[in-house]
Parts: sequence; structure tokens; C-alpha cells
Amino acid sequence: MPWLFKSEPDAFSIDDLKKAGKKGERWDGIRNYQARNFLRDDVRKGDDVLVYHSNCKVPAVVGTARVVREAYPDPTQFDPEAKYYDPRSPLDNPRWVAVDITHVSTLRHPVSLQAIKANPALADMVLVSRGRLSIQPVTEQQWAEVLRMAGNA
DNA sequence: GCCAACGTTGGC
DNA sequence: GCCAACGTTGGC
Repeated sequence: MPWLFKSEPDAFSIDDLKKAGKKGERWDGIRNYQARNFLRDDVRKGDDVLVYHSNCKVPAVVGTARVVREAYPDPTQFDPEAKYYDPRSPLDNPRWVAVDITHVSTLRHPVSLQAIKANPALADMVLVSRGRLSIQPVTEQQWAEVLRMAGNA
């Protein structure tokens, strides 16, 4: 199943992901139960990911990625120095998980939230209907349509 | 920077 | 288990 992962480009951008190379990078810091459940229960190795930049000048889908490692305990939850430290998460029953993803493409023409909202074919995207979820499922049709809009289909 | 939407916390 | 207070997300 395809997914959309959100990231603030100031913190971690598609360029940062590209720099990480083939090995990919850990997608951590997810601290929302619904997003966590998707990550833990449904995101599988080999799944395709739309990378979305949020909280920036032009919120947009900016690239694609692939899941290379399925859910494992997010180490930042146990690190008191980390931004996403969670003192309430038991060591023997970690509350939060991370996955690893690798860069696949950077879109020549990012598909803005504005363009997505303007496209009736994408009216059902979770991005539109439930804006704030940071890990969300995308249908095959939505995936194809977003890439078509990017000129990468 | 504002603020609406929505998630989480904690007293009762 | 309710719900008010509070915190966060994220578009604008």
C-alpha cells in the first residue's frame, strides 16, 4: 500500500533523504497514536511513499521514497537529549516506532497542497480530509494521479 | 505570527 | 468516563 509521510523541510527534507543514499534514513519522531498504528501495523518493506513538506511556504508533495525497514522501536524516545524524548515510554514496551526509508525520486514539479485541493480526483485524499495526520495511506489511484500531476507518471 | 482543528492530560 | 485545560499541527 502506498503512503504519504509528512516532514517539515527545516527539520528533514527530501534533499536530506537523497543525501542519505541507498541505505536510507530513519523516519522517527512520530508521536501520534494513529500515525504510530499505521507505521507499526500496516507500513511494509517495499511500500512506496510520497514525501510531503509541511509547515513551509509551499506545502507540497516533493518526492517519492521506499520503505526499506519495517517498524522497530524509535530510539529517540529513550534519549533524554532528543527532541522526541518520551519519559513515559517503558523500555520493555516501547510506545513509539520508526521505519527506514530510502530516496527514490525528487519531483521536478512538486505537487502543492493547493493543486491537490483543486483536483477533484484527489478530494478523498486524507491530506485534504484530515489535514494533520503525519503518516497516512494513499490509494493506488491517488498515487498515480499525484505523479501524473508532477509530470513523472 | 495567528488561530482553527484536534489530540492529550488529568482532576473529579 | 467526562470534559475543561492545555499543547501541537500546520495552513494561511
